[in-house]
Amino acid sequence: MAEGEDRNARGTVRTITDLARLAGVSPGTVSRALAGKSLVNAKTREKIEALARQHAFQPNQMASGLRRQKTGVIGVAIPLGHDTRQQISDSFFMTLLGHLADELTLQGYDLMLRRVVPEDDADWLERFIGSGMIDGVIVIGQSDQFDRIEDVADGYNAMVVWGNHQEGQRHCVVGTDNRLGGRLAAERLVAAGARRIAFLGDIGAMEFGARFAGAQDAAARLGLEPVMVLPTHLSPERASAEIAAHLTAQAGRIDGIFTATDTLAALCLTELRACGLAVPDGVRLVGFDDLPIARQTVPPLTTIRQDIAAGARALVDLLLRRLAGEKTESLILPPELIVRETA
Amino acid sequence: MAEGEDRNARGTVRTITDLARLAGVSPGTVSRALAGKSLVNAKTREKIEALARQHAFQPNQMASGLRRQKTGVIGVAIPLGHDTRQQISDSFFMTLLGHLADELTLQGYDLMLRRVVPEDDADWLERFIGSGMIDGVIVIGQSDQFDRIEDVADGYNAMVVWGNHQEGQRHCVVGTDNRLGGRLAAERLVAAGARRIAFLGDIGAMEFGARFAGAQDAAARLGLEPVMVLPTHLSPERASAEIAAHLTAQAGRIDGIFTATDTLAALCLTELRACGLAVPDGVRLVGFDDLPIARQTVPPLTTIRQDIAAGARALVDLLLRRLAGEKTESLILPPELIVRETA
DNA sequence: AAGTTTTTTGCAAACGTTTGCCAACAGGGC
DNA sequence: GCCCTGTTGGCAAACGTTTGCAAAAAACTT
Repeated sequence: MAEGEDRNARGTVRTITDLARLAGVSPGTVSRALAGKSLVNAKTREKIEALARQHAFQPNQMASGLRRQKTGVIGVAIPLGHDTRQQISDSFFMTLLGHLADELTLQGYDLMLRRVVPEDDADWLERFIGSGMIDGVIVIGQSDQFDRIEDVADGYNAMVVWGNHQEGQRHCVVGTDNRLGGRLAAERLVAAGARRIAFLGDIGAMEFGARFAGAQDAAARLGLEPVMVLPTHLSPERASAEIAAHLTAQAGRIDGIFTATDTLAALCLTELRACGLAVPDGVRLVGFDDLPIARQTVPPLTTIRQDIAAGARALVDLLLRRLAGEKTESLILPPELIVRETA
Repeated sequence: MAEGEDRNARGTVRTITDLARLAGVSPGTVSRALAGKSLVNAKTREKIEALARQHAFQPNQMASGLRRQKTGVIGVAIPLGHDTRQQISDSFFMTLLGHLADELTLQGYDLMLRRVVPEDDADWLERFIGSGMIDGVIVIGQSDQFDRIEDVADGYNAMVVWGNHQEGQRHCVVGTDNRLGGRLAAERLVAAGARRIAFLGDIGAMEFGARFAGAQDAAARLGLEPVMVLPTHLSPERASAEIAAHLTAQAGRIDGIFTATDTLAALCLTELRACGLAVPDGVRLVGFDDLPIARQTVPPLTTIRQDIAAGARALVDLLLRRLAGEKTESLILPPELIVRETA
């Protein structure tokens, strides 16, 4: 009996107008009631809310978005740079994405994900922003798109970027102090006995460049010879071979390696073993990121930790601030040296 | 000079009506021209297209979506089951997500990501579907939500799920044949010399349960004693301790371990080493997934490969078919044994 | 009981597209 | 020049909300 009215509940009442008819009021009133505005009588509100619950009614977000000129959706763009394919399955970005999803949900926003290949699609960022589907955008990684991002930032406020900070840049960025991280890494290598240090990674990518620069700083300050760069791609398929080649080419000429990421460090560890080089006694090794894998290598990896969760929180926080009209400064997070057994 | 008209290009022409005014035609015509309909004169079309390009015009997707009653967005939901927190940073899901993003983009769809905690939010699926923001939904992992998904599937067609297939189920699923995978794993363990096998993982999760069942099948068929279950959570923090406890508790009573995922296998390997157990001579080990990490453990991990890319393609393909009105069957992909050095 | 204030509601116009329908127009054939 | 056929293009009504404005209803004042 009480269930009687439920008979045709699901689906039959889709629009706010349907609900209004049912409640015997006008659509406007329903809208106000559901939005929790104060200008509607307590009783009418209750009645409407009850009906809404009963019929599992949900206002259409598209219509609402159109009318209010805001969508409740934040875009997350992952530009895939040089290393096109592989970069996204990169654990670091993925973990960051996970935290972003959490944080955005917490704040009542939805997340729209877009992977972009800048070379195929020059104005990916404008397109994303101009789609009208998102209220703001978080860009994960500057890749090689620094200039484009700068350009867009001049005319568009609702954007925050994860990446490296550069003196005087115009876009709002959140990121680890990569240079400091690099310094810490190199210093640790030296403290563990290394004298001739190499950096493994592609210093063309901004973050990595900064990490390298930091290591270079440390080497200079400690009076060591300059850090050697061993260019290496991120994708596992290519990386292994490249690392192996580097190791044989430099055999005996290096006793400390700082890799751009933990993923590379893990691969490097495998190759070092293959070459018969002992870690840390023959060669010291320091990674970057402190991904879960760092704890699982043998021996466990000494690395520089980035606080990914804090980064995600900051990204979202700053973006929301910007949506509220505030002008926000960039935020640089401190890296932390995690000493395990490879250095 | 040629750039003269560009002066106030950016932003000033936002709506299709602006563009219409500029082109000296009606909004309807612009819409038709941009949509590539045949009912507009070639010259007018060109003029309109030129103007659109020049002003970097983009039609508002919200408005378009509202009018056409389709959004061009596919929702991807990741239910976080028992192991609430950790599951998403799980590499497997993340990798799948990456491939989904690629595939959807390729097909001209956008991706809306939502992580849901079913226990906090009973009707997460209805809510997602009813939001009006998505044309269809892909659910990654059934978690413990099998029944809810079944319910929804009865009334909603545009849904495809990654997960395990069960006799007679009503929702369309894509997934690996976990049971077969489990069988292959156990058979390999035996071939490598194991006689007393344990399964490491939480058999409450459907996929894992099926993997275990497959191993059990094999054990029975080969006349071994039943496979022992060592319940273990997925999150690294808890898992390590649990595994260590299991190993000491079962010391000497098992000589082969099949883990629910490669991630667990990697942790297990570490703990085995800590216990002084040799792999594969003392204990054989087989993982599941063939994640990148499987190649990087020492020794490299023998495992069961799931073809994640193929899975993603299938998910998208089936969903699009369903959007087109077709009724599609579930798809079960074959797992593949990858022999490395742990068994 | 009439006047004044305060709540509560309905009306209708947005938001920016798309699309069915009809009018205008051009091109042919007579 | 007239009628017919076939292309183009404009008009206006949707899509489902939200919200300013004003009317109606209720609650107080005298």
